[in-house]
Amino acid sequence: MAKVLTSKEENYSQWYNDLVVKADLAENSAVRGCMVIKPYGYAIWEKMQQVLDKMFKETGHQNAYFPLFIPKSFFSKEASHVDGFAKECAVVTHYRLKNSEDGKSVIVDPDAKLEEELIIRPTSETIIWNTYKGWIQSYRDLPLLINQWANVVRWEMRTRLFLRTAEFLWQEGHTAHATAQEAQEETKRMLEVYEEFAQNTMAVPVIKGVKTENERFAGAIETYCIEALMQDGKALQAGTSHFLGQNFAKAFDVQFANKEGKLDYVWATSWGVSTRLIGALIMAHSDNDGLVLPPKLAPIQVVIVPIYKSEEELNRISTVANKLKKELEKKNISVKYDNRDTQRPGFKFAEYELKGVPVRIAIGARDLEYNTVEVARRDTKEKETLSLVDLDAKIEHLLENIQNNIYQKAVDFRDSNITKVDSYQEFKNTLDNKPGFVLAHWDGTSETELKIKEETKATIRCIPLDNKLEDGICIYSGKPSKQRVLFARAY
RNA sequence: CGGGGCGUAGCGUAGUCCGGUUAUCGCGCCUGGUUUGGGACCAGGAGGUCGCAAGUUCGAAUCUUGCCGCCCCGACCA
Repeated sequence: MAKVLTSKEENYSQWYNDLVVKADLAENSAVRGCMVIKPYGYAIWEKMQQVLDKMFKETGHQNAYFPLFIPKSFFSKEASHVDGFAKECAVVTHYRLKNSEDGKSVIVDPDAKLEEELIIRPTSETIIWNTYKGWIQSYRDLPLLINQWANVVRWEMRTRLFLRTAEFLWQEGHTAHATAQEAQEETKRMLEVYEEFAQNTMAVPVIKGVKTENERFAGAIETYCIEALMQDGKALQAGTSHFLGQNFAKAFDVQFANKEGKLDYVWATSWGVSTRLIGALIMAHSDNDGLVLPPKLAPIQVVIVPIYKSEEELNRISTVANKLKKELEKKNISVKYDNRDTQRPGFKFAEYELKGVPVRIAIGARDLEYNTVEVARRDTKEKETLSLVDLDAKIEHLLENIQNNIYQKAVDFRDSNITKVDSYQEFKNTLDNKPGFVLAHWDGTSETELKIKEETKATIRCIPLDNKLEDGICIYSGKPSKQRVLFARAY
């Protein structure tokens, strides 16, 4: 078989880059750091959106849309928020172009300078809280549960398709509540939505946790996250949910009259996941033959490939294939019948493996004779010949089976790559020899965390929420610790 | 943004050190035919501002300068 991808073992990051391009998910664009998401990659994002959007609606949220541009002055209102984003903001300074003197090029018209520069949103807290001020007067206006699907821009120095690009697509939820407790519950609720989505839909197991002060969102009181483990042993933050306290309400003066008629600042949350999830999806499941997609996110769940020697034979196969396609579609399974005459079967097999289609059905002359088809599953590469009788039900079951198998495989991988260590030496050895999550005692100080990061490049991914308390001593400082935290090198 | 490497057809490349007719090869593409149960084969064909700009020279893919872009390594990050 002709090799199209660099193997994971040879060069993991090259494998990833090759895969994204060869599977036709995305490519680099003419704009530095920005990607073009191609139809096949975008179809995966659309599926993610559909599932998430339904979950948001089910938890009481509504979609809305806020501007791409944010007046510069808004940023300075919340001090730690500016600090967090100032270094990576794109700024609009002018609103007009004109022809250059020699007529050969177009230049920015110096007479069209904006009085106040506009920042292209790196996130929307400021414009949204500025808006919420006008929407909230009374406890009767609360809670306010809004989500928006949007693009954001963070001027990244080093970019990688899906994992880190200057512009990316995401959703950001922004909610306002009457009490701290309610906002905290919202923060946790959405974290659970993300967890459920990652595990049930993406088949990616995640660990829920709280971020340390260093890793916290700029402007948040508390940042919760879901952390996933990639096949190379590096961690990837797959989603975050923030309890913002009254920080933004105070910065934008959003007060409400409570039941007692007293004015109080509202309590806020924000939460988001991005197209980075596609990167997580790729790195969690795929192999050296290409993408492995969980059926729930696969744009094409089943592909049917005819194998024929004459046009007459193709016609007979097509009759069977089209009938099967209809039956499967009745069960809400997305099917592609690839009857292109320009490609040979072997080529198509390889192509759909590269693109991660979960199930492939091949139908040839032999099958016509015996009323069978050859069914191949992408996750295990197993092939079997099945009767056409009740095939639609069997395929439906197979897709569920694949979804579960992919998830279980990822869980096993994750679980076997969490290592408990009790000394700094052991910690460093583990990072170098058995990459993955490392559970270790930490004294709770930023100072220790930063030292460890500096020396090992590992960061505290989170303090797991379901952590059991356990007395121990910090692997770095030797000071007492009440619980282990989750370390890893991360994307 | 600092250090290193690289830009030659849609993709991957040879040629660059040491300047010299018509820029190499493979994949892909087009046409015709034979094929079709794991990335087919034969024959013919099309496709190039050698990243951009300026300079040196009788002559530049090749030398010089500037710029742009990409990749890798660091600092920063979802």
